Amino acid sequence: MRNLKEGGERRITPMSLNCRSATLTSKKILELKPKPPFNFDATVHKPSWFPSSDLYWEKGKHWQSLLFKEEVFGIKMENKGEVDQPKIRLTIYSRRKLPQPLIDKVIAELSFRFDFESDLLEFINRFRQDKLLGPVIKKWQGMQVICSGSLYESLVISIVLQNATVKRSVQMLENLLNAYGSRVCFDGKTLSAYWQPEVLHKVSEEDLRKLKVGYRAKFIKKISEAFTEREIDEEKLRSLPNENLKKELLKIYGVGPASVENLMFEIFRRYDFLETIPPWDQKILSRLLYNKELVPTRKILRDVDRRWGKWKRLTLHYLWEDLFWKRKHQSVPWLEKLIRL
DNA sequence: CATCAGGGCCCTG
DNA sequence: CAGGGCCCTGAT
Repeated sequence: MRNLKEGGERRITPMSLNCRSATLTSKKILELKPKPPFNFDATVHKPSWFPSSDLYWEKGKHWQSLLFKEEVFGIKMENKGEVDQPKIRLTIYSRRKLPQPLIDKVIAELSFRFDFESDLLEFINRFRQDKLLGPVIKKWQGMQVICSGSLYESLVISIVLQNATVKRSVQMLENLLNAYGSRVCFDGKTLSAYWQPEVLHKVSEEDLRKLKVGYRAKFIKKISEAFTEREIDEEKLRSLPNENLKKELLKIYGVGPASVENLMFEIFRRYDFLETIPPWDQKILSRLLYNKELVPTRKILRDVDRRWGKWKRLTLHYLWEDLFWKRKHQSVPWLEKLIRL
């Protein structure tokens, strides 16, 4: 469960000093048809995430930068369909005219990251009548799990989330993007884009620490090194069964049980995997599931498994995002107290 | 001012 | 396998 967003659709403006910046003038427009049901807004926008300058959302529209195959793209998606008849108008912005094979690869990658092909019918049918989950499913059915970034980028996010409050995580990530990322301009937006892992591999730990990432500098450097040396193969990891995947992820320096939990769910979509509930999540789930202040994690884990089985982790996502969508429109006092900015 | 905990993880004993 | 140390920040 990656967290928190600090109010509204406010977006962080990338600092325009000291940075490489590119205007993406070439565009390719395509139409995509995700597997129904597909809820566009609930999929592309996660109110529980903290804001970052590489993404921008407004109702029916999603923009992001995309660093893929050593090239920076601008992605725009517009909702042109309905939950039962989904249709997305995708525009790929780039510096140059793109060859068709590359376009196909970009689409395939987006299709993975936005889960366009995932089938949720079993989940929906099975829990339509569930007292707690049923109403949430009716409201949000077709909400898919996304990782808008690559595994490397998701790892960096996991690292800045560790042992920090929202505000600090935001600060660390923005500092990194400003210092080592780039800016892309397309469709009237300027967004940050990530850096190649090699870039940080070469940077000294001391320089990284200047960005106020603290002891995490070492983690970020080692992870960047691992990707530079191609020690981590995202494609290969995707095909591993849960236990092996978990073992591989834990080998990554700086990744422990809490980060594994996020990665298993958001990046690898293992909806049946749930082993750890970190303290902050515990507080929120205690309220959501029991309307109590604090329920032991062991009990939560057992109950969730009994009730929702192999769909337990996806269930939590539905309940969680539903809560944060509510928070957009009305204040949820007990939640506000838990969100420390 | 000083102290401390925090949405972990590594490393040591 | 428990617990100390680590970075920064804001709360007390």
